[in-house]
Amino acid sequence: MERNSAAPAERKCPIETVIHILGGKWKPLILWHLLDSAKRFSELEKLIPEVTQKMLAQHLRELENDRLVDRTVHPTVPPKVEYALSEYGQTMVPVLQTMCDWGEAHNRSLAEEAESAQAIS
Amino acid sequence: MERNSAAPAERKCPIETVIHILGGKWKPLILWHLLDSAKRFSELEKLIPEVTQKMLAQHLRELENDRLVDRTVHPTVPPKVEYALSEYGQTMVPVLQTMCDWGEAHNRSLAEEAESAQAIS
DNA sequence: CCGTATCCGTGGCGATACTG
DNA sequence: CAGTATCGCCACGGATACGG
Repeated sequence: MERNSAAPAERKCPIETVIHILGGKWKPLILWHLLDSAKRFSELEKLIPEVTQKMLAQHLRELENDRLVDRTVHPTVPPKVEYALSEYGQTMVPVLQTMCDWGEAHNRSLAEEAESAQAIS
Repeated sequence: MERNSAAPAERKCPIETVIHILGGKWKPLILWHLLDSAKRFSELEKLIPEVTQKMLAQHLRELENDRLVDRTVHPTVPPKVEYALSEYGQTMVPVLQTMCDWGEAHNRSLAEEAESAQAIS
C-alpha cells in the first residue's frame, strides 16, 4: 500500500493533495453514493456493479484512513457494516459538486459536437 | 494511448469525466502553471523539474486533444511553441480552484494534527 | 529548442478462492 | 455478510537515445 495517508512529499500545488486522495478508480463514485445517506458494503456493491470486492474494500479503507468516511460495525449476526461520509468528508462535497458540474457541461458540449458533426454528414 | 478524448464509456457520474481528463500525474500542475499566462515547453520543464520530457509532451497533447489548451507554433528559428489555457480551458478554473482550496485546508489540518501530536511527546 | 522512439519497472486493478 | 489472500496483466510513467 503506502500510497495514501500522510504522504511526506512537499506539494507545490494543493491540487495534488486532492488528486492523491481521490485518485483511486472508484473513489469519487463511492463518495458520490455516500452523499445522501450511509450505505452498507453490499449496497455499494450493487450501486457500483463493475467494482470488485477487493477494490471496494481497499478504497473504503483508504477513505477511512483519510478520515473522509466513518465505518460503523453493528455487532449483530449476520454482521452489518455501514459506511458514511464523515463530518470532515462533508467538506469535500463542494469539490465533488464543482467537478460534477463541469463534467456535466463537458458531456453536454461533447454531445452537441457529435450532433453537429452528424448534421454535416 | 487511447485513454483520453472521446471515451465511449457511459458515465453514471460526471465526476468520472473530470477524473478522466485530468487523470494524468502532471495534468493539474500543468494547468495550474498555465493559469496566469502562456508558457513555452522549456518554461514548463523548469517550472516542473520532476516531469520528464516524455510525460510533459504526452500530457500536453492530451490536454490539447481535450481542447483545454491551445498550442501555438511560432515559425521561427529556433522553433518556439507556446501553450496557453484555451477559452474552454478557462471553464476548468473553478474546478481547479475548489480543489486547490480543499487541498490547502487539508494540508493545514494535517499540520495541526502533527503539531498537537508533537505537543504530547 | 521541441519534441518522438524504444525499452523497461512499478503498482493499480481485476479474477478467483478462501475465512470469521 | 463482509471482508482477506494470492496471482497476474497491463497501462502509467521513468530513463535514455535519437530526429526535425
